[in-house]
Amino acid sequence: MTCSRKAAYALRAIVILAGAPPDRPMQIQDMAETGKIPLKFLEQILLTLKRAGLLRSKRGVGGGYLLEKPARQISVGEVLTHVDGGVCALAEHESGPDAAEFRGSHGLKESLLEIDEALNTRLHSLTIEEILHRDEPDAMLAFGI
Amino acid sequence: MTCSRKAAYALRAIVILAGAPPDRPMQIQDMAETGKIPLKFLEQILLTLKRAGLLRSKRGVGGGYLLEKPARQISVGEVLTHVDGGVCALAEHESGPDAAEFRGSHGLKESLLEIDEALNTRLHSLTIEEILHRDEPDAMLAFGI
DNA sequence: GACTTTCCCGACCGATCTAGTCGGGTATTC
DNA sequence: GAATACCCGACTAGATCGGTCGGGAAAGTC
Repeated sequence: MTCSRKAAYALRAIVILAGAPPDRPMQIQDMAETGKIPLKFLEQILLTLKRAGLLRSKRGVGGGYLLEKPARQISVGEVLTHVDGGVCALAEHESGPDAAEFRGSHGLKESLLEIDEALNTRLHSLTIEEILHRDEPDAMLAFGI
Repeated sequence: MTCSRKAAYALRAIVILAGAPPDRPMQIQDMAETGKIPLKFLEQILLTLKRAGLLRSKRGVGGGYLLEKPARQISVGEVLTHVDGGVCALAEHESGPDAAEFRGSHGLKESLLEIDEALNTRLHSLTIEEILHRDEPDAMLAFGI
C-alpha cells in the first residue's frame, strides 16, 4: 500500500516542469538534478509520460521536455495511473474468481470499494497547478486567483 | 498501490470470525474454506493477528480462534497495519534523505500528506461491526440499532 | 555533410517482496 | 496416550522494484 518510487519521481518531474519557464524545453539532466532522480531511470519515466500524452519532447540542441497540457489539466491521479498502471485498489481481491461469499463479504467489498472511489476522486481532482500554487500563495494573489 | 492478498485475507478472516457465533472458537480449516484462503497461509496470518492482540486462540480438541475484542473495536486500518506493516503512504518518498527541494516540492509533499491522512482516518474509523451490519440491514433493526 | 546534442529504446540485473508450501513441534482434551 | 488443533521456523518459485548499460535516431550547428 505504498506509492512506488517511480510514481514519486514522475510526480516530481511533472511538478518541476510545471514550475519551469514554459517557453523553452527543460533537459532530462536538469530535471534529474533538481529532482534528485537517477538520470537513466528518469528517462524511462518521461518516455512513458510522453506516450501517455502528458509531455512533449524536442530533440537535438536546445531540446528537452515540455508539458503537453497546461498544469491545470493534469491531475496527480492521471500521472499515477500512467506510471504505475492504476492508482489504488483496496477492493480488488474481493471481486473476480478470488472472491469468496460469506456473512459480511458484501459489506466488506462495498466498504472497500467506497474508499477506493473516494481516494480516486480525490487524486483525480488534485491538479498540478493546485500543488504549485500551494507552494507560493503570493503567486495566487499576483495572478488575481 | 494495491492491497496485498495477505491483507485481503486477514480482513476476510476477521469478518468471518466476527460473523460467526461468538460462544465457541472457529477452526482455521473452516475459516480457510469459507474465505477461500490457503490453509497454511491463513495460519500465518492468524498468528500475526493474534500477536497483535486482535485474536485469541484455544488449542486442542474443540479449539480454534475467537475475536479478542468486540468487532466494534476493530478497524480495517488496524488489521491492515498489523498485517502489512503500515497502511498507505503516498508521501513517504517526499521526506527523509530521498526528498528534493524545488519549486512546488512543498506543495507536493503537503498535498500527498493530506490525502494520506484522510485515507488513514477513514480506514481507522471503519469498523468490522459496521461492515457486518452493512451486509444485513435487517439485523440492525432486530437489534434496535 | 560531419559533428554535437539530446531524446529514444530495448536488454539486462541484483535485491527484495509476494504468496505461498512443508514439516514438524506443542498444548489441550477426551 | 491418542487425537485434535494451534504454533512456528525454514524454504522457495516467481514477480516486482529500482535501477544500469549501451547504443540508435532525430535535430540542430558549423
